Amino acid sequence: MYRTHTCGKLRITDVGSPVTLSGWVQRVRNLGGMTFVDLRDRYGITQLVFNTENDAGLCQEARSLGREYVIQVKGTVAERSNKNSKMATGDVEVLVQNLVVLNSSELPPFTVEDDTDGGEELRMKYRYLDLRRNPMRKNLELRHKMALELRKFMDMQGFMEIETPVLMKSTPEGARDFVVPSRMNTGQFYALPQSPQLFKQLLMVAGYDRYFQIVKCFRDEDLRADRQPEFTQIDCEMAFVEQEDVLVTFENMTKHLFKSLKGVTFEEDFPRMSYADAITYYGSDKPDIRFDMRFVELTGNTSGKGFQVFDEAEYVGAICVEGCAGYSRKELDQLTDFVKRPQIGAKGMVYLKYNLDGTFKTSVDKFFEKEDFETWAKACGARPGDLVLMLAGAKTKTLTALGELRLEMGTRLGFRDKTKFSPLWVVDFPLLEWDEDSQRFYAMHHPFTSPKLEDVALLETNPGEVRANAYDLVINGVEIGGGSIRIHNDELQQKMFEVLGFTPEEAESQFGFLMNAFKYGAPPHGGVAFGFDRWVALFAGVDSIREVIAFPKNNSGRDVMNDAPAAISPAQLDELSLELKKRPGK
RNA sequence: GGUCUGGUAGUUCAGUUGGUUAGAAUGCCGGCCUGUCACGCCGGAGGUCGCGAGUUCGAGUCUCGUCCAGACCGCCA
Repeated sequence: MYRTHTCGKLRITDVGSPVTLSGWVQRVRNLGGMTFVDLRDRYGITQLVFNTENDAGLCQEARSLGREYVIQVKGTVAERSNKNSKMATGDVEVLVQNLVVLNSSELPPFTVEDDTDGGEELRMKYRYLDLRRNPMRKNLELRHKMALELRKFMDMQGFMEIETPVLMKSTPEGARDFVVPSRMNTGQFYALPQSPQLFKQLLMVAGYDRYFQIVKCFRDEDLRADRQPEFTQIDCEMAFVEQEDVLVTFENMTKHLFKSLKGVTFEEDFPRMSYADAITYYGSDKPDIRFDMRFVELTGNTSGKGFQVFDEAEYVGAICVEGCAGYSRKELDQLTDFVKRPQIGAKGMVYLKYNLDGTFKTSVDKFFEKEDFETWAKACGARPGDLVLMLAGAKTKTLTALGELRLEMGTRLGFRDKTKFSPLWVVDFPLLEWDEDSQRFYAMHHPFTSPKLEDVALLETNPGEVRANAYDLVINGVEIGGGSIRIHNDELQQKMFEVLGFTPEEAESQFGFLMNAFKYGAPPHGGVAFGFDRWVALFAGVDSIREVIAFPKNNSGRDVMNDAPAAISPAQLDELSLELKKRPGK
């Protein structure tokens, strides 16, 4: 038997018991006459004691142990004379009588400690060592428990988890597909699913009116801190529901996860905000409402005074930053630089300091009068001591830039507290999005999203104005999930394809199987999908989803541990009847 | 595809207007130490300054290219 207890188990009540422990050597402290060894496994750390008075030879052996050696010890639990209140096992130690080195270890390239000295790259290359660290272990435990609580809740609500294929058919809409060549069907390819969207709708047709799945999805697009090429979704669909039913069901699910994993309860319903309002007041379809700082439009109050930037602007907007009138020139310059970064792209920033003595200091003093400043301040609800920041320009771009500035100010002022959670439903998304490059509409969500009944007529006249029965769950400015009520009517679906510029033949070849299924009694249905990795990251309080994925890909989509992706052999290519245009460089 | 940041000891980093033998901390190795728990003290080893060109009497430092890593934009729910 390798162990009678784990390394996190022993307590003062075990004193006197003979025990066997196995684990990794965290650290050896050699004090000359005696040697302490911290023995670690995923349950905790237990201190081992070796004493020359008891067994000089054994003590000598203990001194030669290196970091991360795997050892097994037999000994007796004893009460410590110096207790360590910082450790769960800190009241006891094991007096070792027998030591076996199960495996030695090379010196690890970084310290396997909570506060590791390892950089990102090394941690990824030696991920199995990184995963030994408590922070990573806790993240994966959280992930496991979230999945468990989720399944418990969904089961209680009558949802069935059903697996859908990973090898499926490529579809042109949405993200780029990962494709898999088929050996048996020469020249043909499977695609990995971007989501099980079509299958879950088919399950609705099949009568499985409450489906969910914790499922891997794949998108061949560039990565971000919150985007991996393969990621996990909580995919859900319900039949015989309206938008309200879906929102209520998954708000309850969200509350259950918050309560069971974070101990957070929400007394009130989650607030809801239309997409239009989100853009107007926060410049984003995923506003962080942990703090307010809404936009105020000043377009009508800023022109005609000879300040060209404002005169020519389609939109002039402001945020009021409370208590920041004392900002220095340097701080304001920093903010100006921030909004002028190419990623944000504002041309400049105008500030208005509403000083405590009631006077104004602005960057446009020579163009405007005190009365103008008073008007602006009043519109923004600014009081003495506040700072008003203004951006101007093309409407869409300026709103986005002002949204970034708002988030930056929220961060600077400490409003974006990771321990505070502000969920929000964003509703009434537009159905379609105009794409300048290809001069056509794209489905904002996907082509099966239903338009609002009252907007259907607009499909003919003004498709861009049509609102969808689509919704997102946003928490702390992170898009946690989104979904829609689907089209279940063949005629409306055809209309939708038409608006999207599909010929009937294209629609038939891409989605014919779904259209066909809809002819056999498709119930009204809708659903939602949540980004599981993002959600775990949010709960774990980490900024990158890599921290909650055991073996993630790096910035360039590579697994730096096993060096995937890699070239395949000519024989493999041959079997697939594939020929490369050019050989990879390495 | 683009913008930005970084690459120096095993690791995390510092390195001044370009100037002698490139430093610190930590880790590692050796010695001492019987109550440590980030043990302590003494000593030691450890460097192709990512790679390649260029400028220069002289490059870790400046220029160009390239590779790698990270953040973001485009892209992507």
